[in-house]
Amino acid sequence: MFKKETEYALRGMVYIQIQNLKDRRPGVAEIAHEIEAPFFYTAKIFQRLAKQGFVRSLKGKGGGFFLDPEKKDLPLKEIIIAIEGNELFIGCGFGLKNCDENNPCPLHQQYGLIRDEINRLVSGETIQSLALSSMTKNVSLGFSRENSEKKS
Amino acid sequence: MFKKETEYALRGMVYIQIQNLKDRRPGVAEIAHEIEAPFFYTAKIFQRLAKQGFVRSLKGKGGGFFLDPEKKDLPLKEIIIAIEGNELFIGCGFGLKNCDENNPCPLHQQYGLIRDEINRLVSGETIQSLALSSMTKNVSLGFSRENSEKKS
DNA sequence: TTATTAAAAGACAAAAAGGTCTTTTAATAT
DNA sequence: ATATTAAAAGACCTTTTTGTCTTTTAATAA
Repeated sequence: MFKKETEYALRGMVYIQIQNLKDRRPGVAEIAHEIEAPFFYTAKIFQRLAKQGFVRSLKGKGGGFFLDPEKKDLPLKEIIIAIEGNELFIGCGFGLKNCDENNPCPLHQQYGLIRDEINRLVSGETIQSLALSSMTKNVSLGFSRENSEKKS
Repeated sequence: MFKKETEYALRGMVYIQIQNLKDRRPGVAEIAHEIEAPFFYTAKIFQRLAKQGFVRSLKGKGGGFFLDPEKKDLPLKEIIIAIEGNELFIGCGFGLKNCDENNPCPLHQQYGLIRDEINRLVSGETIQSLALSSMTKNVSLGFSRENSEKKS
């Protein structure tokens, strides 16, 4: 469904926000390890997210990433669009440029329902909402709980 | 959502079946033109589909593609899986390997609903069902109706 | 049987996605 | 000040996806 980059970005941002809520600022090494993503690739992705203003960072000792308080309640959709564009949210299931009510592809109606559901989900959830529900629900962002317990 | 290759394959197969229902066997040139896909790429894709048995073909004069009568009622899902695997149908929204009820990602429940909808759609429709509904509904597989009318 | 038509086969290439690594910059602690 | 820490910048590489093209094979029509 999403690109790997999007998956890593969302997992990482939720992890950052969970840690921020515990007054911690994780660095790339910690984030990459926790979400099971390649270190250098994670670094690059969060560098981009920082440049776009979705996350903030501090260099040097005690540095790391944290969410701009203004950005933590943005719908996931905003982040996803910034990374991979909005094709998933507006596009045709058959990949047609001019697919609409007047000129539908064979899947138009039914695919529309799915697209609506996707839009509803990513518009209704935010990094903050996922971080909060994750903290009460013991949720996984990388290793399975069994694995992360073994590794910790 | 789907890869370009999948989109071209589905559009092309629906077009082929519509033509088959009119006792025609379109060739690559016609298919590629009608679904607005690159000629050589379309050729390669249908070559693969023929090798996998999803379509059949005849060489030489009067040749072209047609659907194996046994295959025209296969769910779209089978074709999609043959082209791009089943990650979309079984995978986690956050891209986790071990995401399940016992070890959910933060989006597990809600993404599950979307994945179920996708599965329902591609399991319930077939090339034949789309071809039949397309013929009564004046549906588009490439150019918008305006464009294809201009071009014809 | 020869010319023509059209798919099959497969080499090649461009672009996008995914990933790695080194060097530079900035912050902090000593 | 300087040593240390950690992100920023950016070069580089690999794989996958998308797309192009030439040559070969097979079918049909004349």
